[in-house]
Amino acid sequence: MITRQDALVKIGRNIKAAREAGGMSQQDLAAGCNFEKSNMSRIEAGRSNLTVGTLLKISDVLGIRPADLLAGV
Amino acid sequence: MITRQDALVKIGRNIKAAREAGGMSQQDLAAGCNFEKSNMSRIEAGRSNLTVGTLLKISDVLGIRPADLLAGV
DNA sequence: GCGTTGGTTGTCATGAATGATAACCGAACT
DNA sequence: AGTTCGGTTATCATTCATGACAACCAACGC
Repeated sequence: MITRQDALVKIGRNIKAAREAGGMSQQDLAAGCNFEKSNMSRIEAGRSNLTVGTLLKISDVLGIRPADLLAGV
Repeated sequence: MITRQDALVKIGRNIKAAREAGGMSQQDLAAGCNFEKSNMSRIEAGRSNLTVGTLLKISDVLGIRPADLLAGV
């Protein structure tokens, strides 16, 4: 059974992949979500147990479905 | 664009549907997640902006993928 | 040299999720 | 009458995500 840590790291990787596919920087993505790039860095590193609300903001700016960020989890 | 509220309500409905499909009570599901039925009631009602960690606990006990709980969101 | 860009890390305050307890409701059943 | 069951709601304390600020690093261009 997958641990929470591993799941958060995978989600972070999914975010990073989608972000780079869109040619955005962490700065850009964070700004679109209305928070700082420092927090986005932590999220992508899997060091933040983010809420569904935050997940929605991110998927919204990335233009993908929230469920896509949970791919492989 | 879907609001956070609507998304949380949908997730709550997804949890409820999967729970009832498995013949569990809120009590059962909550106990499997190591918290109280009162909290599960709030989650299913969409009145809690739950974290990914909590989402994982629930999907684990339900025996489904976390992404399934975000269906339609 | 200097400045900029993309990203990381540390720290902080505030708000909110979590976890627990209790009271309550309706329905079913004895 | 009581009591058990599934669920809701209110309230509380503790923990933690969020959001913001600053400092830092490497790589790049001027």
